[in-house]
Amino acid sequence: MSQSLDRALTLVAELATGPKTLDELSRVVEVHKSTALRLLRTLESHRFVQREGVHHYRLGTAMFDLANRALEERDVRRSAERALRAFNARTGYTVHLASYEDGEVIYIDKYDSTHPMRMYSRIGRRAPLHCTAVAKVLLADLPDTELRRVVDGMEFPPLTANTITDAESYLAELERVRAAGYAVDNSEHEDFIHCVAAPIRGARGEVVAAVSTSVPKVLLDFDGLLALLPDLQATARAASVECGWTDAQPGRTPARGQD
Amino acid sequence: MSQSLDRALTLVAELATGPKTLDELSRVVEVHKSTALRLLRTLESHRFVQREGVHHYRLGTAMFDLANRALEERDVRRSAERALRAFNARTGYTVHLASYEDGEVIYIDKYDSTHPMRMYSRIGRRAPLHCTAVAKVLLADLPDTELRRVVDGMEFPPLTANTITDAESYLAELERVRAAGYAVDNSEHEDFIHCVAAPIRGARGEVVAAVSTSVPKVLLDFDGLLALLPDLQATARAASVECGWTDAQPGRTPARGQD
DNA sequence: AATAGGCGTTGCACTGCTTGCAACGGGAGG
DNA sequence: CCTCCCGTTGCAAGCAGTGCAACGCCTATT
Repeated sequence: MSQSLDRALTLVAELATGPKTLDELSRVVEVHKSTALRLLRTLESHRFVQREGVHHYRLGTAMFDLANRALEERDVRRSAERALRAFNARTGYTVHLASYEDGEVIYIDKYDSTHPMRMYSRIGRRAPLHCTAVAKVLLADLPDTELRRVVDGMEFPPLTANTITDAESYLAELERVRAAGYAVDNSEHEDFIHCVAAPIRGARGEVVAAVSTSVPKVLLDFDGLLALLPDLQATARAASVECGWTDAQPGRTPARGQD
Repeated sequence: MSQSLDRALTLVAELATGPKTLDELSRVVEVHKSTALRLLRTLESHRFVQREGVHHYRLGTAMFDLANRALEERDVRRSAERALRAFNARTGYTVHLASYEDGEVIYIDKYDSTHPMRMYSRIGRRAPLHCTAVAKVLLADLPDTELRRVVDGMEFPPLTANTITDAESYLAELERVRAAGYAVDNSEHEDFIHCVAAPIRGARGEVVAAVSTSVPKVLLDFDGLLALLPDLQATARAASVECGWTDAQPGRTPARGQD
C-alpha cells in the first residue's frame, strides 16, 4: 500500500539476517542507492538501524526496546482469551485468570460454567493469598526477597478445615508448587469448592498470569479434579504461546543433544 | 527524510506503549485517518503490527522475530570491542574473548598488553576446557545434559601442580563459578600465568561469551589478580549491554521492593 | 424496532514527497 | 599521484501518498 514504507520494512527484514552494505540493500529492494540511503537514514533516525563501521548497516536498538516493551504491554487477558474460552467450552467448568501485582493477586478474567460471559464487574477483585490455587502459582515464581516480604505481611485466617494457617507450611506448599508446576486449592477457601491452577508464561519464561478451574465437590471428587490437570496445563501452554512464550530455557542455551 | 516512513515508525513506537485505535494513531502523527490506515496496512502486511479485535492495533510478531534473529546475528566480538579495548588500555594486561561452540571453547579476540592489536591469526584457536578461566565460565552456563556430555568427553592432563585432574573436582569448580559469577585459572595452565574471567550475557541472560585477563605472576600475585575483578566484571557488564543484555532476571520478575 | 452516532473503509483528484540520475567527494590501494 | 570504489548530495520529473467526502457496518439508545 505504501511503497516507501514497504521497501523500508523489506530492508529491515533483510538486515535481520546480518549486517549489509548500502549496495546489497539497494539491490534487495531494486532501487537506486540514493533511495535506499534515504530510507536507511530515516530508519536510523528512529534507531531502527544503525551503522556498523562505515560500510555496513545493522538493526538498531529500537527493535529490542520496542519488542521488549510491547511484550510487557501485551494484554494477558486478551492473549489468553481463546485458550481459556476453549477450555471452558470443553469442560464446562468455571475458569479464572489472575495476575500478581504489588503484593496482591487479582482476578482479571472469568468464564462461568453456565454463562460463558466476561464478568467485567469482577475484574480487579483480590484473591486471598493463602488459600487459592492462582495465588500459589503466582507467588511461587516471585524472587525470594519479594516473596519473603509478601509472606511477612500475610495473614492466615482459617476458612475451612484444610486452610493453611501458618507461613512455614505455606512456604513449603510453594516449594511443592514450584516443583510440580501447578497448584491446588483442596477446599482451603470454601468447603464445597476445590481448584487447580497452572502458570501462564511470557517471552522470558516469567509467569505473567495464572489460570485456574474451580469445580464444586459434588460434581467432581479430588481425583476427578486432578484428572483435569493435563487439559488445564495444555490450556496454560497455549495461552503462554500467545503471550510470547517460547520453549527455550531462559539463561541457558537450548540443549542440542536431542535433535 | 522519508515522510511516510517517518510517520510509520512513529506509529510503531507509539504502539509499543500499548494497543491503540486508528483515531488515536492518526492523531499522534497528525494525519488523516485514511493515511494512517494505509500505513498500518503496510505495516500489517509485514507483520510489524496486527489487529487486536476490530478497533485496536498492536505490535505484531515480526518485531519479536526480527529482534531475536538480529540479536543472534550480532557479532559478539564487535559488540564487546569497545569495552575490552578500554579495559586493556586501563590495566595494560592481556584480554581474551572466548565463546563456546559445539563442545569447544574458542578464542575469538585478544588484546595484548604491549601491542593492543587484534591477532586475527589466533581466532579459532581452542582453549583447554579443564584449565582455563574462560572455559569454566562458558561451561558453567550449559544445561546439565549438555554439560555432562561435554565433561564425559573431557581429558584432564596435568599441566601444572594446580591443574584440576578429574571430572568430579571440575564439576565442583563449575558450581563455585556459577555461584560466584566469575572463574579463575590459578596457574592451572601455565606455571607463571594466572587469569580471571567473567561472563558476557545476551538479551535473554544467556552467556554468549567470556572475557578474561591473563597476568604473569611476576607482575601481580593472586590477590592482586583478584583485585582486578570489579573492573573486569564492569567490563563484562558493559559488553553485555552491547550484546542486548538488560538487567531483568530471566524467569523471575525483577524485585520491585528496593526502588 | 428504529434511529443516531461512532468508527473503519473506499474512490478520487491533487499536491508534494519520493525517486533516479548525474555529479561530487573522500578513502583505499597501487 | 592517480584511479577506483563507495557513499553522498542537488535537482527535476513523475507518480505515490495524501486529504476529503461519502459509504457501510456495528453499537448503543429510546
